[in-house]
Amino acid sequence: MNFELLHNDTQSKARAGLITTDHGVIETPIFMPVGTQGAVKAVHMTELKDDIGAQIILGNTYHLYLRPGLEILEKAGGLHRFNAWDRPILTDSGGFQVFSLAENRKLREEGAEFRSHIDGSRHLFTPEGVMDIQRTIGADIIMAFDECCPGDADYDYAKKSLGLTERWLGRCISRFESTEPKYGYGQSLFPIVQGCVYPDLRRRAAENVASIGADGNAIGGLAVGEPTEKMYEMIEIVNEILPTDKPRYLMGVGTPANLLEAISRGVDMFDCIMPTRNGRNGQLFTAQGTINIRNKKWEDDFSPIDPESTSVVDRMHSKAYLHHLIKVNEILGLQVASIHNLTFYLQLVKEARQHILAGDFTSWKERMVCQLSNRL
RNA sequence: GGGCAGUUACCAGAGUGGCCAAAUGGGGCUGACUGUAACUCAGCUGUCUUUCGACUUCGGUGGUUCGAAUCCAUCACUGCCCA
Repeated sequence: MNFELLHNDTQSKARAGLITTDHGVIETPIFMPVGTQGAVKAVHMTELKDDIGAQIILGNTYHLYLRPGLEILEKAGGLHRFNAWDRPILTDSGGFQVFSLAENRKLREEGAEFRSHIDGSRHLFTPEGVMDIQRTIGADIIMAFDECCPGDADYDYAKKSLGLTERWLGRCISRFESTEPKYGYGQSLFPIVQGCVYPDLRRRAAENVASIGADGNAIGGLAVGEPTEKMYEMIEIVNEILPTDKPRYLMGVGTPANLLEAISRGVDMFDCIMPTRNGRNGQLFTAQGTINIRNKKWEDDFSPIDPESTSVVDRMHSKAYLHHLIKVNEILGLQVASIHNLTFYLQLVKEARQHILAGDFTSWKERMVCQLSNRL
């Protein structure tokens, strides 16, 4: 994997770049749709490629390990061949499940013991095991196994948690370096900066991560309950330290405004379930603000879902029709809402990139952030 | 014509003397959702009030009772069965 920095904004830390992988190039800044179980919920690969313009999608180690399981993934020849997505894939390590499934896991030095959310069976995730699983899944970018610390953790907990994440990172790197990709294309390991909302912990974590010299670096443990301003502050602190010549990935973030603010602070890559989940629950993101398409006021609004969108479905279908689909619980409603939101996210980062390259990113960003907070 | 069963909030439907403005579903309205245990979850859904609370309701009318959605009489309507 290679990262080429094309342009640095002069008024902010925003950058435009190009990541090259064996499965193709990724123009940064980029948003990566989440396909936890090897599929972006309610969206087909052809729509992701042709309509939405997704350049890379995510998968999840924890979910794919449970189902379909490693044997099937290996027989399939890796996730790309299994799900027929021939562009880059990034897999999360299961670190977020350490956080989100906290009631079903026990943390130890060795690793995290999970109880499957499916059948309650016990599984031990270790840094070494998680590297092996991600080799078998075969993602282009794989993530270190970390503890995603809650946003409201106290300093002592955050410090201990960071210690564990750092020791686990060392073990991830050892295992990663002593193993080979399985399917004939390269894989890159991204370490993750933790440290909760504490500047000294974030600095220490960023310095440790920076010293590794990985192909790219991630910032985790944000947008997990802390105030948004804290998140921005942490991004600024961490990006002062992370190398400029490698992509920076802010994990699990966020709202459209979050993306623009993080881009202006030097972040290159994002993923978030928000466009898909919120879309399925009736929230649409547009450049003018958010829409709750379930609201009665859209019942007889026959204007296009989003006349400014590049997506076919947005111009083809009216708000009234999508309102109807969502109200009557038609599967097509989930599809259209998901496609709309993902198209908006991809279009947003694409425009951000164009404005960075054109040199007017900051003024555009300010204007956009203002609009995006509207509720329509 | 005769017999039986029924009529409760937007719909379905529980409740058969006080703890009932009335269970539960559905529908409706609103909100939440940030590395996906999520086509999920939460609140509201008689009227007035921010809350406390007050008021009007359980087919109609008239009774019994300290007190009625609940008991009695009667009328209306609906369904099923027999002619």
